[in-house]
Amino acid sequence: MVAHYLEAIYYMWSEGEPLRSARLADWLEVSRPTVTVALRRMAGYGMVKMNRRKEIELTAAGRRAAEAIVRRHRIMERWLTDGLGLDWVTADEEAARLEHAVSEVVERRLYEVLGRPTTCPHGNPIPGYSKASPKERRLATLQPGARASISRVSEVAEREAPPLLSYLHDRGLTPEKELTVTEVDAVARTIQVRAGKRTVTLSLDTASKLWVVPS
Amino acid sequence: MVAHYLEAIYYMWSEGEPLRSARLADWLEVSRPTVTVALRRMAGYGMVKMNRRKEIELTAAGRRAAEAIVRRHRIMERWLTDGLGLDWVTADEEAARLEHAVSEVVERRLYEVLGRPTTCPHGNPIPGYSKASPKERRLATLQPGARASISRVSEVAEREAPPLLSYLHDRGLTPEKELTVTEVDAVARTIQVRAGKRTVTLSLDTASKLWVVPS
DNA sequence: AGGCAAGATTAGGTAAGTCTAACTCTCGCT
DNA sequence: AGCGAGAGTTAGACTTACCTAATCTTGCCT
Repeated sequence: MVAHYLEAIYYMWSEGEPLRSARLADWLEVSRPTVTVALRRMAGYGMVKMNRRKEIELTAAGRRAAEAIVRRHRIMERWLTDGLGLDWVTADEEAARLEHAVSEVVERRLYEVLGRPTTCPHGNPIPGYSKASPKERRLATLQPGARASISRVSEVAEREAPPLLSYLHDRGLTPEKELTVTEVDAVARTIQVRAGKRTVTLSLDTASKLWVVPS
Repeated sequence: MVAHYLEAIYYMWSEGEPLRSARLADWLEVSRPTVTVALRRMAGYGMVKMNRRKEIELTAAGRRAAEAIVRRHRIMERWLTDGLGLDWVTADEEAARLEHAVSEVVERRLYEVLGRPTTCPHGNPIPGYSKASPKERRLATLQPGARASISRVSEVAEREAPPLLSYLHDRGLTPEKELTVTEVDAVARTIQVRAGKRTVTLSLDTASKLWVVPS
């Protein structure tokens, strides 16, 4: 499904890494030949193009289509959590199916009824209604003593480790939360932060999935 | 798609007519060989069976699956009209897509949040939560002078003539409404009813899509 | 410069779901 | 009894979306 591929490309592209088709195959849990064929088809539809280094790029039309899907995903997530009271993990799973069934009409009405939210429950911006702050950086890059507020949990985290979402949620590491880096262990590759009364230790790997705005 | 076929079979079966595959092809706007092949596949899955007169019947498993889809359709319709303020026709179209993306978890939560509705906006019962009244009959069968209250607009009407939904809605012919039959013209095959201050003339054909409970 | 590993593609296969064209089957009439 | 209409099926083809196995390409490291 074209929409599926566009969405994955959008998420991976948001991370800023160069996008090769093998990565896309891993993300979508599909064989590499399948991706090759799909990309050829999508290139025919004018949704993507590939540069000579075989890196995948969205065309303007492709970006627009991808944004529409991600926007619907994030608006649905808001509804599922705020309106229906589902937890983060379930909401993400459900939204992944619903996003493809939601039309522009429903998207617009729901957006209004929800009070024009600007981000999904994990803080990721809803395309068209807000953008990530340029001051944002990965928690893993902070030094001991640094203070910052959590801005969002990367979409990559949800894909790679769904339990991480509930882990963070349960420990109060939610968007807007203020935290202080108390310790960075370069050998064990961990980082310790204090948020409110709680102290949590994360691997640097995990901490690179958390975006913060220094304060 | 199996779900699509099950849903259509459920609706047509609800009308009480014997169900042949040519009718199903008409309903789904698909060729007859396509239906033959699909039914064979579905019989393999144990969802339907055919008697020697080639009439289609749902198995217990098929009925359960069909009811789940119809239930989701009608709950979504309620949300789309009551929650988002969409009109009947749009809500039906949107629900037709959403019903396949809704899981049991979301269905349950939404049902609670909506206050446990028993019918869709057109009055059709939500499987598992209510049943059509046994006293119900088609408006076309009433005699002049008869009084009744509208119970529901058949699902067949939505399929065959979507404009009929808005027509009825605009004229106040909505579920619960009381009406009196003022005239039946057997030659022109029309029926005239008064609902509140308004008088509306319908063809008998149309009137057979409206179910009422005599009072 | 050579070679290996990772990435990409080709080749060939499966399954669902659709089509048209051409056939057969089965009733209900006359 | 026979015929025709409508219903249903067979045959053969197409598209999308996936797979495995095998091959080709490329970039980097010694």
